[in-house]
Amino acid sequence: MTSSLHHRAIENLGTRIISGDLPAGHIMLAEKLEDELKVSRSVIREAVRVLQSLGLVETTKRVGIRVLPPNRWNPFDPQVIRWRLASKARGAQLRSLAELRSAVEPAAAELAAQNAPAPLRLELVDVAHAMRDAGHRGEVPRFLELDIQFHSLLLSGSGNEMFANLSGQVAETLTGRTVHGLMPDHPHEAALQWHVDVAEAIARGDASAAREASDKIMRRTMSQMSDTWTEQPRVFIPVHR
Amino acid sequence: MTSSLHHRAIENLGTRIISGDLPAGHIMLAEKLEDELKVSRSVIREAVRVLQSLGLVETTKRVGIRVLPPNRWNPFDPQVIRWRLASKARGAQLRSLAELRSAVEPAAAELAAQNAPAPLRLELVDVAHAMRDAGHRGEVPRFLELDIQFHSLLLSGSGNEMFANLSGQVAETLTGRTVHGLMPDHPHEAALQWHVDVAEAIARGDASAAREASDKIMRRTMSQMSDTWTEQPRVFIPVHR
DNA sequence: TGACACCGATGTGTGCAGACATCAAAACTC
DNA sequence: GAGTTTTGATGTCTGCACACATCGGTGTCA
Repeated sequence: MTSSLHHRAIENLGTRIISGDLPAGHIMLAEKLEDELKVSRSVIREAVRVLQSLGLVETTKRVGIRVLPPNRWNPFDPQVIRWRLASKARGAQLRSLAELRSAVEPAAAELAAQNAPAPLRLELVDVAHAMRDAGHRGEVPRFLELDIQFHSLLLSGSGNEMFANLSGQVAETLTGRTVHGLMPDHPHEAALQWHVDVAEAIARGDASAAREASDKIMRRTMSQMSDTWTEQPRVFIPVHR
Repeated sequence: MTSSLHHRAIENLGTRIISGDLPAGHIMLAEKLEDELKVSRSVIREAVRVLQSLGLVETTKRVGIRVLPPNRWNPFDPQVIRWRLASKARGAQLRSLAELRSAVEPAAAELAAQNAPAPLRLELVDVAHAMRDAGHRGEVPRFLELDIQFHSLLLSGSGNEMFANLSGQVAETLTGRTVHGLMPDHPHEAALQWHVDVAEAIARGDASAAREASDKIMRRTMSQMSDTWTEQPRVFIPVHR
């Protein structure tokens, strides 16, 4: 059902709004959209309703469908994130995700050490060791796969559904980093060991050691990436009062 | 337009799904819903489409509208959070938010010290001082208001739109804590000073001091609240593979 | 004469009703 | 049991009535 007319309409409009092709304040008329996308009113109306719930547009009688500015968009919605990653703001989005990740993962490691179910702890250790092996062998695709699995397990093991939900976004940042050639063929030796340290600390329930090791990974990751996106402009959203 | 039929239908169904009144796997028929809510098909369809984008339901031809399990819900959607806060899972939701906040705020403080615009830094210092005064005077409502403003400014000052977007949720946790009588009339003296420390560190651009002081606030907050929700069951979401 | 309040015309989203298309589950046939 | 048909739900389209924010014209008062 991913290519229903409804879905395609959402995709079309969402992409164009977030790319800036349809700028904030731009007003669309439902009738024009029907005409432009060659679909019926019901399809347009359902699509607009979804975009409205994402904060991308608002509707006003006698005016039309108004495109909202970026600070009204829901920055945590997976679709919005995906659209931003496909836009010129890709760099800024990746930075935001990396910052979020580096804040969350150490906390997740701490929680996982306290709460994760036993099987998950064991799997985490296995994956960490497999990562180290793959890293030594320079198996880049295999390493990426394990890396994603490791961090997904970690987030899931926290027992916080919000943390767990970030695994998809983390996978995106890891993949993006690899695809863009920011990863060396042989990952940093210390970083490999830190992953093992995180897993083993969680396995033995040592919360502060888990956080500490995770924090080291995150600080290294951030310092590695920071120079690539220093040119990305930051946006300061005024406090709602 | 918050009381449109469309909006009311979303509210009705969203509330019932998240409360567990409509359990995962439960199947609804559009026709039945029209009848039950006394609205037309278009209203139901638009509402279902929005719920679908939130991960609350999925539609299948020849079957109907199926309610999805909690691990499919988008845990970052403001509506979902609001509905969970109004449900029996309120405690678990507050804990999740508190954990997220305690992970994010120190990171936000660090970023704010590096990036926040000058006027925001000044305002942050003012608010921190006002907080200390209100705390000393035992002005609880005023203190809550300033507390919310302080943390909103902090998150906004990070220049990370995802962090900034959490201010609403943070306000919710702070308000919830006060309403439920978990706040003493006179806040802990050290905590008041830590707020001032955060603000002043940000004002002078001292990132690590800002993080450190913010981390102290978060650790104290978490340890204060931890005993109130130890009975909340944790949910471990299996890793998607 | 000019400023201002009122009020109706207009245009657009909102809601309704009914039709047909589509497609996958379920029943049926061989 | 494999292939085919039937069936029943969502998907899509269309015409209509209504609500209501905006705009512009009209009348009143200073």
